[in-house]
Amino acid sequence: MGTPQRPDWVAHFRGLDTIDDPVGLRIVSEAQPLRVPPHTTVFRIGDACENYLLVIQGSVRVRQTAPNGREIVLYRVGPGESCVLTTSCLLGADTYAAEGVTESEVEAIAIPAPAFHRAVASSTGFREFVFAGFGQRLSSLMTLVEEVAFGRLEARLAQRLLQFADEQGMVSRTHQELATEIGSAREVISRQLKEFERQGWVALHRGKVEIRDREALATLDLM
Amino acid sequence: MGTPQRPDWVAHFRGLDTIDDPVGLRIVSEAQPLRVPPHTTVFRIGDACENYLLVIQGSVRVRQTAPNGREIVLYRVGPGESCVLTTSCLLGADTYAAEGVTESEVEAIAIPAPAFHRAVASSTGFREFVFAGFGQRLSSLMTLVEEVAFGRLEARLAQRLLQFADEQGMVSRTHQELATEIGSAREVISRQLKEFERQGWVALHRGKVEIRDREALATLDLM
DNA sequence: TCATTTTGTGTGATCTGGTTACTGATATCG
DNA sequence: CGATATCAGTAACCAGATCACACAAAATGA
Repeated sequence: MGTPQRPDWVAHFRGLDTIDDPVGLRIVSEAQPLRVPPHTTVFRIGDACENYLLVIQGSVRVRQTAPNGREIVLYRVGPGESCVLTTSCLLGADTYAAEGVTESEVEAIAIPAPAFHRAVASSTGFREFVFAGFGQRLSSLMTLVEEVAFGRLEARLAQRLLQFADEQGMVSRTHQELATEIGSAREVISRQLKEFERQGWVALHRGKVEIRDREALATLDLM
Repeated sequence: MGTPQRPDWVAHFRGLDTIDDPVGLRIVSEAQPLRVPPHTTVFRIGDACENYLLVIQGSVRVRQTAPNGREIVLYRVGPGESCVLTTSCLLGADTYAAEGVTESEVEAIAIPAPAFHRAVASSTGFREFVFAGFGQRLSSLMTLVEEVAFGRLEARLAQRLLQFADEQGMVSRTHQELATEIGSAREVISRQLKEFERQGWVALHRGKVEIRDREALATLDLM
């Protein structure tokens, strides 16, 4: 057999691509790639989990749902990132506290729990990669708390519009989706978008928002 | 020298108290205890850090401050817990995203960065302890996002009152402090407390709230 | 193809919580 | 003792959430 080769997919993961110790290499070379169709719930509140997941292509939206049906997107797991919830789950913290849904088709790598534990134990590079992902989520969640607690709605909305716009300035989301994105209510988003339209900053279409003035939206201060 | 003894303080840390591998033992036995006076800022946004901190006695309040001065408590680090922000900081994620203030005198253990890294690398027990702390904060932050985004103020306030009450049902906090606790404004808390008083659930004093009806406060649903 | 259902949007009334702008009351300290 | 913080109360107003709709555009399917 000899020393395992470093598989192609590690190139997608900053930090993982420099692993050269034999144990780390063996584990990554054993990992299974998998594909998940869009709009699939990959984990639910209360689930346990058996794999460490690394996303290569596509993204997973992690969100929380209140009893009254309102939702908020906590974060996304995109290419080159790992799902921290899975990680935290694997590492003892009981179960998931949120749910994850694929937004597009997702191409990912699954490392089974035992291999994951061996890798964390023996490969410095792997361990650092895992920890770094953890730390980033942690601080992004802190920022989210701040935004939700103190941020102005108009600014948060403008932010998302810019974030989701394609090259032509088209945002293909419904008002409901935008509301979920920032943890607000549909009606509130509709009203705010109408206001943006009155200002001439956007044009409204069914299922789409067309950005007319990026500058104006960008200069709305968050707080 | 021989095998190092397990120092007394590890008894305070669930998970750490079972470490028996020589490397883990040596590291914990090298750790430095320290004392911090109350109301001391132990870290600020943007700080870097050189020690892994374990709290034995007392607590550290970790909070975020908005530009307009409003604040919210993200979580507390109490006896038997470690400061995840420090951890995340040590493990690559740039700098702190919040600030920490001691609430009382704090007795803690400081493990220097190099020793911390060795311990994480070689002691399974230590590593699991670190990860578990990480996971718990992560899920507590997710819960916080949900509370802030969707929770009713009266319920959140009632919750805190019960949490902070001593055996006699006395809560020694100012309205401002309670506001900071849940990320609201002082006037709003004053109003709500007055309402609780009208209901006969509390009695108001300067710097204190006296709980008169625990039951009533406890049954306010969060959502 | 035309009627029906589903999905997305618009809007007023009302409620909760946050902001501004004050007031007075109680401690604390020189 | 008076000066000065600190803490609490309150009214008017604003922002955002909720409720209860109406209505229009797509999707479905008989």
